[in-house]
Amino acid sequence: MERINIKKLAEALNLSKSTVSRAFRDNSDIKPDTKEKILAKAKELNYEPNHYASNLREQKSRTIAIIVPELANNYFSQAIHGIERIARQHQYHILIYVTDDDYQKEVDFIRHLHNGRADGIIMSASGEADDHAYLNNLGAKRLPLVFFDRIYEDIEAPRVITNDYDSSFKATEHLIQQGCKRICYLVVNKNLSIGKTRMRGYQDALAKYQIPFNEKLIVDCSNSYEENALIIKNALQDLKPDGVFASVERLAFATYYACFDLNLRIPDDLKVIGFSSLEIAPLLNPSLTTMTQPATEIGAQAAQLLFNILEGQESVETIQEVVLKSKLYGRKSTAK
Amino acid sequence: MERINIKKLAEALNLSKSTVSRAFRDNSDIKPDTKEKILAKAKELNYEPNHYASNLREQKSRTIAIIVPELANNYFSQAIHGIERIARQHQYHILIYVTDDDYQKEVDFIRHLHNGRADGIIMSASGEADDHAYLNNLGAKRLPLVFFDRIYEDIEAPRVITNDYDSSFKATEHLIQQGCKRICYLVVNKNLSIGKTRMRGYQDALAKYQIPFNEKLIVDCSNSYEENALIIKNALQDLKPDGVFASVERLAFATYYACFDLNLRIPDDLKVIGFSSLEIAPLLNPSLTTMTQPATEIGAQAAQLLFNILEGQESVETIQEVVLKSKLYGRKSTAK
DNA sequence: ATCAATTTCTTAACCGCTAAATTTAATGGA
DNA sequence: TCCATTAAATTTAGCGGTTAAGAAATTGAT
Repeated sequence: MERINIKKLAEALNLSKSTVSRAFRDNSDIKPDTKEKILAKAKELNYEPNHYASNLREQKSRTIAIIVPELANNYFSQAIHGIERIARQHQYHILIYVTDDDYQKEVDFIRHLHNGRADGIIMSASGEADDHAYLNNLGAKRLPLVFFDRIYEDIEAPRVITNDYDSSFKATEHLIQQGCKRICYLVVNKNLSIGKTRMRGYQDALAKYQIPFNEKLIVDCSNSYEENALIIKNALQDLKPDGVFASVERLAFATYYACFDLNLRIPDDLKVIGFSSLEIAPLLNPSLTTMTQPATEIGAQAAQLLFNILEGQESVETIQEVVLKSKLYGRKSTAK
Repeated sequence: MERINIKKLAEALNLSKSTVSRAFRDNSDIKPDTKEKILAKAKELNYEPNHYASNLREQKSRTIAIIVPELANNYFSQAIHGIERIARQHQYHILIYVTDDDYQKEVDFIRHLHNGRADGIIMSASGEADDHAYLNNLGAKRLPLVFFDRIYEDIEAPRVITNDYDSSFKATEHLIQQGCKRICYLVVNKNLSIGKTRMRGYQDALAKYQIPFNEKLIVDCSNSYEENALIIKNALQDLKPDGVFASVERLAFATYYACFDLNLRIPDDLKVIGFSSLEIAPLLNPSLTTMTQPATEIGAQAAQLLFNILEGQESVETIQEVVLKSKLYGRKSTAK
């Protein structure tokens, strides 16, 4: 069976292509009568306008791209879920790109996306905090871009983040109030802006309570499960902390595993708090105290900002920053 | 700044469009010398061939669509991760569609996708087990489709599943061997093929141990957290089971919550096992015995099957069924 | 130097759809 | 009935690429 297209449909109806085209769009130059006939016949023949053809013609794709460092991850899958919801409302499609925390992949993806495939990009960055000339080099051609969670400070683009500084401050303060004096800060990459911001919160909270800052207690982890297990085990043994603040969810899990191995009791020997958006934190052993990020909402907001630009309600010049608050849920892992 | 296109690039180089086009494809009709010059200039001017134009011309999109019932879910995000890995190797892009378990949305998505936007579909079905004429109605035009996890028996398409029957049988047997006599089977939708298959395994295992099957112990749950909490609490109180077999991950979590509320001790008062792909099952309180599905691998395999078709290595006629085994991990939630 | 063979490039048609410009048909007032 | 208006349809020219067919340039054997 041959593929149906507008020409064939037009012939079947004894009409011209453009009349048929009008039936599928909000165009007044068509008799309601004929419009109905066309739509009926289209359904019968299973016709749908070819998106590539019309997008080529209209110069837009009704598609947004999402770039994330990883996918099999609570936070990002919830955020994507939020984006998806909003995109669906606007009848947009979403493309997913995963960088595996590889900056070069991110650069390639973005470069590639500037070929018409997408109208805009929502991204949580993979690169480190400094020089991202590649983005600005795209100049006026640059697609509308919205950051969420992991941002580049040097790029002018709307962004949706959590109150990372305050949250870290409070998380650290919480550990202190629960009696901790030697608090490890676990971070995946010290140079990511988000790691930096969160670390400042940690440091300032220590300062407030006159706890001297100890560089050694900053533990730089990796992206590999196995490596992290080792790194954290070593840290717990060598540094003998009485509290751990995990700047990302999976480092909290790794800490739990390490404690099992080392026979450390949480919260008696070690108290643990972590940024997280895990819904089953209360089910952990012991239940995990979390600084919970509104992941779905963050995604939804990011999408909203992008659509504000795409649908022209917002000047691209206005760089918005939306801050959604994380919330502390005290549970057993930090009990006194 | 104007958008660059092939024509402008050609003019800048004093060449024709077609020569420039050749530089970007594996075409011998071009002098290596000129090809280099063209690519250099292209990089300088930030030119990339417009995908919509070339896809329109070539009648393929190098894009696959993934349709899943939900996104913020361990299993599906891992599966998508697996698909993404393979798709990237083949230089394909992926579109994501979420049905929220709404069959009508699935129908709409699939219908819409038959307009050139995607070359193939990987889907975990949202509909129930019987009549899916809509798919066959697309006739020869139907895009290559591969199912994973939740399939439609009546649709001829390659599929990647786990050994659901055996796994359920073994999971149930495990509970029996650990001393359970009244085992609840929790299912989200009795009519989904996957729910049915898993239930047969449950029933047959009971039969093997001469435990009479009791219809009441089949507890049909919903998709809402709140409703499930209630349904399961009621079931635990009314039916007084000594074991629970959750056919999907989140029902195991719901059971944990219900037990907290009812002050039931796992595993002493109630043993729990669940299908799951949760990596932190050992961290739960108590650690959860799981029938673990190789979610990432399932996704990767599904993608592989699709590419076999798309890249013509496989006759579309050969309907393959790939079965990847789930594995039982005994943990404290089913300890004697 | 000549000409056939080969290499390299250009011309032109087309992919399927949209919209401006234009033609044809319908409507209504004098 | 005639003509000006308005409504509804068609013609045509792209959108930005690809490629078959043909033209021009290069190569090499005699």
